[in-house]
Amino acid sequence: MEEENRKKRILVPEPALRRMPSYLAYIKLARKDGMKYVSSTHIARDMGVDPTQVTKDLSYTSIVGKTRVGYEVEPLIDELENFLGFRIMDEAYLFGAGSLGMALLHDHGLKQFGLKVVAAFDVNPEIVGKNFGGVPVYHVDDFLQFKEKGIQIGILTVPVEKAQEVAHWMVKGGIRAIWNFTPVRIKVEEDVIVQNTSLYAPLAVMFNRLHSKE
Amino acid sequence: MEEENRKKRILVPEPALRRMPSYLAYIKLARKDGMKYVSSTHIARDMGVDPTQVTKDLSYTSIVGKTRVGYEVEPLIDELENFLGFRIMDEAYLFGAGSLGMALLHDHGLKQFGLKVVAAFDVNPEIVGKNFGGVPVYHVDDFLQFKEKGIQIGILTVPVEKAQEVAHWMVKGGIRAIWNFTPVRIKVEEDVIVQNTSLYAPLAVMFNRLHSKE
DNA sequence: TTTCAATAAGGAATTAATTCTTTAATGGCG
DNA sequence: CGCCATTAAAGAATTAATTCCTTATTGAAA
Repeated sequence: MEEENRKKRILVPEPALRRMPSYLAYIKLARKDGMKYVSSTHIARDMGVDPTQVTKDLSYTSIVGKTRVGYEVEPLIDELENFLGFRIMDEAYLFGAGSLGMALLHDHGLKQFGLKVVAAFDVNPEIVGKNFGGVPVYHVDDFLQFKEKGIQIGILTVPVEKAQEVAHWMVKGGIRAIWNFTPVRIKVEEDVIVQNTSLYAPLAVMFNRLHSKE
Repeated sequence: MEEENRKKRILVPEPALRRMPSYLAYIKLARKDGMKYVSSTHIARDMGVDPTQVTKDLSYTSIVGKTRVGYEVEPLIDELENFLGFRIMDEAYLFGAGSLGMALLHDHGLKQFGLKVVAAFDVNPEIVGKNFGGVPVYHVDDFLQFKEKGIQIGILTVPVEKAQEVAHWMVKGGIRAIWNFTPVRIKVEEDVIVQNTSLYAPLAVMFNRLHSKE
């Protein structure tokens, strides 16, 4: 019990979690090349990062490496995918089927990472009632009727001026985790998980680095 | 000269840069509501962040606030957009017109943030030679002929197993900044700017937070 | 069998980022 | 006119993240 509580409170650092999918991608490439073991040293050298960072990041999972050998590739992939939640398929609703939302609807990459969009909601009469990439689009006003389905994850891709309002209704309708693609920092109940992913934030960093070189 | 060098070396922290677009979004909404001034206190309260963090982040720009009043909305938007590089339109090439690449090709949001995709490169004979969203798709093998155009920014949306190789050719062809959407940490010359934006990394964080609540 | 080099892993030290504290300024109100 | 509340901004303290250091292990080579 004590132990559990501690685990709950001491979360895996977000930077570490964000790096793990890139390790996974690397290790899968190694598997393709027929490698049976990978060491943090090699991962780090090839990826241009610090080797102890790789070790530390992997130590948050239940993986144990072998001294002088490294990590066994197959179990490492299994454990990483399980740990990151890519193996269990979570279902999600998408809110706002504009250009970005539509792109996510058609992107089959999501399924490989454990997320399946089962329905979309929008207000545009031209798309409501239709199917896109096998996903039906309903009117936002009908969303609350879907509450019993028990879907926990919502993808927010509405225009900025609607973000806060829609987020509010998402939570009302039972959503417990919001993948927020708008640049708006939405305010929701404390126990709702919000993951902000502004597509354009990395652009700001890139421009700054590029321009500060002259 | 001394001064300039110091500015070059002491970079604006990446977390700060990544937050700025969200401030910009907030302030633009405030302008829509007819506000003439915004204070860090209000921004922070509405966005659920720390007020001194807002002040500190904004202090990296050349903006100065007024005591007891806050920041003037119009100049703040101007300065932020300039500072973040959203006002000057940079041109870019896109490498890999799969589902994600295609989505970026059709996304008109990019232009609002100062990035214009002027050509795409792929190997798929079904799309090479065609136009998508007004952007012509060429064969990757022809890319080196475009070197004289002087385009500095490349968007990398190829499959993981091609990422490193394509990145290498991008640099050969004059690309100085790579917006990398693959989970692969590509290795390039030190002076090439790489901005990693794996669409699925935030998913790992979201799943972890969601699952560690039970 | 012995030595050597490569490794994981834990903890210490360092560095980066965030939050807290203090100061000075100033518009609005009594 | 004088006080009060609100604010920006600079610097200090704290916290989080990364990198460095040490130890123990072990496969491979001598």
